[in-house]
Amino acid sequence: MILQRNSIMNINPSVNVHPHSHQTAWTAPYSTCEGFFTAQWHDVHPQYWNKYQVWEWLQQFVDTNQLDASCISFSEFDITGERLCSMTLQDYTQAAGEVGHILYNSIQNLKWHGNYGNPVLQSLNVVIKTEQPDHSSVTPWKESGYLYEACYDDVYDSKLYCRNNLSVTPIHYTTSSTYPESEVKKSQVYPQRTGSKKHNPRGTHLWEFIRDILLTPDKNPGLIRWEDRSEGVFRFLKSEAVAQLWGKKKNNSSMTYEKLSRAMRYYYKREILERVDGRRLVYKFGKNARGWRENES
DNA sequence: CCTGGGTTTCCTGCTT
DNA sequence: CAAGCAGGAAACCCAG
Repeated sequence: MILQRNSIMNINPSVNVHPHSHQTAWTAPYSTCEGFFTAQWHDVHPQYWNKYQVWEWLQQFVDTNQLDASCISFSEFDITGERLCSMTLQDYTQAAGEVGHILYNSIQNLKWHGNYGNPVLQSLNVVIKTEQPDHSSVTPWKESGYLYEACYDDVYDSKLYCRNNLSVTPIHYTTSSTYPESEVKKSQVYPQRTGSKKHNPRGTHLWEFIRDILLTPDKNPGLIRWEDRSEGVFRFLKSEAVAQLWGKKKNNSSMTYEKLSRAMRYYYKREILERVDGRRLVYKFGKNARGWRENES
């Protein structure tokens, strides 16, 4: 059983690593989504990233550091890796404000010290850790009720960076919710933790993955669409394509919408999603989902 | 090694 | 009939 699973899930590295290879099983059915099914950004030198890999890297950066998606204008990074590598620090700060120089250092680190083919996303954090000024005088966000955090150590400074400049609105959970309770515990543990262990190494959670597709329309080739933006209602247009994209992210080629939707249904109980009765492929963000509102920052 | 969170996989039954 | 939806149950994976 395990062997079978592994044999299915492991994608041949020789297919993925080559920067110009698009001969994966993902390419053919969704040719309109060029770049969506190629090697992941951390497998390839940034110089050879396509636009999607640049987007992946950015998304990973935002997710890993739990930044608000509005911190960075994704449209400013609708570029290839070649262009990304040639951008100056000024270009980065122009495109991403205060976060720009962290991104710049991250990409410099990847350019010169990247470990391609290794899924460990160290460069995202190492640079941040070494490049930050002293924030000892700054009030930590955790004390202001900002509870939903998946990464608490290395990237702490970058979060401060973003939030100090964007005045993020904290979210407040009810005591009945089990999900935030665990996050509270993590927050309380944070001051004791100084190590470099990463939380959520598999990347974003499913709902965040969905949210980020919705938030980057220029990278969303008709996969999911807002039905009611202000209410957080959205609909899957290409359910199987989204499932495959999710599977791609999790290195699981057997992902289907049926399985993805089961995971989505688990979110109802945690109030990350709310049921939308009678409408197929339609979901609604719940009160424990954050980062999807237009003016949430 | 153990545990818990977050899925992933499979399944049965129901609905559109 | 096909495609989705609802959840239960169990397995899996991984960080702590």
